[in-house]
Amino acid sequence: MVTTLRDVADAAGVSMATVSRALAGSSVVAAVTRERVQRLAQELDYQPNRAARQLVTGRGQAIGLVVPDLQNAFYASVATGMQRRVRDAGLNAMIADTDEDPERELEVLGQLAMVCDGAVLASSRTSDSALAEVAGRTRVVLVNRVLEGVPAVVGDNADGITQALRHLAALGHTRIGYAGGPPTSWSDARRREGLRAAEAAGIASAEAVVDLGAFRPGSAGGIDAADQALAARVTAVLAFNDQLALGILGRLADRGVPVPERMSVVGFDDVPVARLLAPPLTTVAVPALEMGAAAVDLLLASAPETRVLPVELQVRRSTAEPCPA
Amino acid sequence: MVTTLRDVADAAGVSMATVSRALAGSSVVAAVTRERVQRLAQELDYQPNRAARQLVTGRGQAIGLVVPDLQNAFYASVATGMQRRVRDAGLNAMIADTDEDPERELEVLGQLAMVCDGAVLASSRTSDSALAEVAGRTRVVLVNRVLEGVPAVVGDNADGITQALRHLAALGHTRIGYAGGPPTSWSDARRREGLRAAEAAGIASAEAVVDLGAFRPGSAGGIDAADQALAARVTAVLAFNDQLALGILGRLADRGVPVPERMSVVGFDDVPVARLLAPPLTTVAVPALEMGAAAVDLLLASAPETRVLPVELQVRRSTAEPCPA
DNA sequence: TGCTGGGCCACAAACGTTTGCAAACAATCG
DNA sequence: CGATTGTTTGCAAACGTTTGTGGCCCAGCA
Repeated sequence: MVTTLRDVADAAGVSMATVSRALAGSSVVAAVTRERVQRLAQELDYQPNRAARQLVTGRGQAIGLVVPDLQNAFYASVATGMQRRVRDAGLNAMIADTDEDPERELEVLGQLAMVCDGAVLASSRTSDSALAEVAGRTRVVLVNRVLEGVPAVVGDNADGITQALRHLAALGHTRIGYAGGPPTSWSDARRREGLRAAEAAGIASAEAVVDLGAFRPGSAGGIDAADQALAARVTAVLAFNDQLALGILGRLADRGVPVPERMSVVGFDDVPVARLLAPPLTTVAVPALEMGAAAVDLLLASAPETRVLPVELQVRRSTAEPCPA
Repeated sequence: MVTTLRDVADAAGVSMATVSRALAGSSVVAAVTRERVQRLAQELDYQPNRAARQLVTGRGQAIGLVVPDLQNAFYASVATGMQRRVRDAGLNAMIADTDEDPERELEVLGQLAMVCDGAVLASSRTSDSALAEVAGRTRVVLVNRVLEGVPAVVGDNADGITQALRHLAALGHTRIGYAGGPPTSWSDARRREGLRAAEAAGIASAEAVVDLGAFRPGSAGGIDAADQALAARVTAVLAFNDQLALGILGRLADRGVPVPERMSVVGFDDVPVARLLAPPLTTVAVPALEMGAAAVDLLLASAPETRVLPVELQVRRSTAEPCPA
């Protein structure tokens, strides 16, 4: 059987209370006893039963992560960053995937909440009200979304858009398509705002950016997006995220449209494969690993702060001057 | 506060024992009582405390997954497949990433084991003996590795290699490089065996395949692999996995080597991006989602079976006849 | 009426911790 | 030497469930 606190206590000839305190490093127990107990615990390979501990303390020694789709490398990175930090804190990470289904979001969050001390919710798609409600019940930090009173870590969406637009404008593009993400995506809304702000600031000439619509997440949406871009006769397309950009690139290649000669493409996120594509994708780098780690920090510190991380355009070879034709 | 079993019991005017049994659907409690209790539990929004339940039953209502690297889309897919099945079973999934560190593997597994009813271990890198030891202590199913007495689900590595080699040979390649994965990888060992078996079976002419070496996981290893392939003057390279193939493709593009004209590349796994690359990658499709799901099935059924899933070469455009030059 | 037996339910123990409180002991001081 | 303080330890309750065991009640039968 597995060794329990009682076993260690018996072996050490002290009470379970003393063992508990000794292992917690409490200074109230004599140093000599503490060390003896710790050594014994080591020898017996004692592992505290987390269920029992959680039952009495209420803390679960684990924190959860909810992402819409692990297949999206961006979320995989957030997960990795989060998980590293969680491990460093001596806790466990529970990762759940909602399959892009907003319904499931609250459901899995509820499941996790019972086992976890807190959860980080990435790219939440549920309504503000529902979100506020669960945030009131369980400790939550948001990634890629802000909501009054809930800690969050986000990338600087507007700045990313500005950088991308400035780059495209500098190349001479005057008709730029924006391929949007899910309508309920907070990030998408922010990026659209950034688009309008950039236009207003004169970064791109007025009327320069055309809305290509909202596309399904996953690279499949890229097929539609690419077709829309072609139909709209834009010379550049700015994609909601890299996954979509990937799909666009693929579709463009299928239709024989050379990138960047006849169409410039810029993504958002800078997932690891972006630089391995042909052509390597120009994209706005979002520090996904840092975001995951920062979210954990906020959760552990219970700081109701919203931290915005800088993003930076990576100019690669999927963008060029528009073809004069 | 959160409603507990006692609250429901008080509300229903019965004992906690009856409530517990009623909610479990036990036929020993009268139908009318059972329904009343269930209705009341619903109204009070009763959620059983999993920690308490686990403490007494020993079962944790969760199953774990250990992967070397979530950033590798293959593992992300395994995770997704696993997670879906776990959710369908009404359980939670805990996913842990070892960062490719074999040391951490047992460590995180130990952590998970305390909270989970079982774990699926993907691409385990630890020694047979250590693995057998933990398998004896906690319920484990392996993915991409087989070990006597431990249930497992694997892809048909040898067949995949055979298909790839046959394809390359049919195209006329007579000098094919194999870019290997981590030396402790069970899959890599199996694929190398497949290579030798295929040679022996005369699928590729003898001496046709040259060992390019073992490369670091992650696409960074692809740089070395591509350089080795070029140095070895092979006309085609078969990569341990798609991640490596991606890196190879990237490096080849950087060095101005056209694919597939001067170098054919074939991967293994068929990660989602493979078909979006330029050129789309010829690769051996491994049913990662199914593998994740199957692993959960095996775990839940506690069937000591080892299930081998078929793989299938996807011929795309990264392979062609060797350049006559 | 008295017994038996089945149907339904309650009692209470157990799971492995943490932690408030009190006890034991030693040391210091008056 | 007694009282007081301070240090170290043990006792026991509590966390919220599940489940074995036993009790109660009522129906049916002799």
